[in-house]
Amino acid sequence: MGRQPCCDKIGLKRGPWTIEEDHKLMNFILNNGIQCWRLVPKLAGLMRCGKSCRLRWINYLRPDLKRGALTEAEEDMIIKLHSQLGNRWSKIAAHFPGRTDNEIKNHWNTKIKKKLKFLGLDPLTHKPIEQPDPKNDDIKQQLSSENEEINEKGKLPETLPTFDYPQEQQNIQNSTSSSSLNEMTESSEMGSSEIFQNLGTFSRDLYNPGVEDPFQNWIGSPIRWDLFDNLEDNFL
DNA sequence: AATAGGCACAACCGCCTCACA
DNA sequence: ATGTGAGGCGGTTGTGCCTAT
Repeated sequence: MGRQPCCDKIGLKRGPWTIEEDHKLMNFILNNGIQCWRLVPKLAGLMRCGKSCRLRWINYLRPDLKRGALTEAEEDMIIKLHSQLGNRWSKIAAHFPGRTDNEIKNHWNTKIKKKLKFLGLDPLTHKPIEQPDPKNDDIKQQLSSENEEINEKGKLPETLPTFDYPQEQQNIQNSTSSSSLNEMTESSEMGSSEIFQNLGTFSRDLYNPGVEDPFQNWIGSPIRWDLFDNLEDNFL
């Protein structure tokens, strides 16, 4: 009756994967393919649970993964898809061959979310955060102090806090009625992705000015990428 | 040079769905 | 029809790196 449990969690290793573990998992999958994740760690000689192996393969070892930072076009697409799909990261990731749901989720939580908030947009609804609502005072205050901080560092133009919204968005910003605000927002075709397109490169790297491409860090990682060179051939 | 704080991302946890016995 | 496990998914956390002080 039923099936055996995925793992008993006794004596299983946790935490970051070592290069040796990566090699074991990779070699096993290359030679045997993936039939049952539960059996993978046992057969590959790993003290990990099947779930952990699956995650490691999908998010890090898969040969078809696209390495490096997300491009501007990808970021815009993520915003657009998120406005349609919500937090369905796997669905969103399906539109980006070589990208993982985890990667996109992390990018959203660390970069895009902040940008939307900075623009006065709710990351959940992609609609403007209601201005007169006292509940948002702490958020506004936080955003305001962030703006001041950025300006103090001299990395942004003085006009930054008053973003030049398209006319429809300006009307929304100027409205003091929350109901009319909602009406206008709902009737507007303008979503956060469009706003970003109008933004051009202005907000790009707003929170990362001058930061070098994270891909550089990847290159410097201890993983021997040359081991991946023949992976595709092995799959054929 | 030391250290505190922030950030990015890998990995884990818990829940859900679906397939199987 | 029902119980159970595998796989998948999204939320959250832990940790290492970087930067500022």
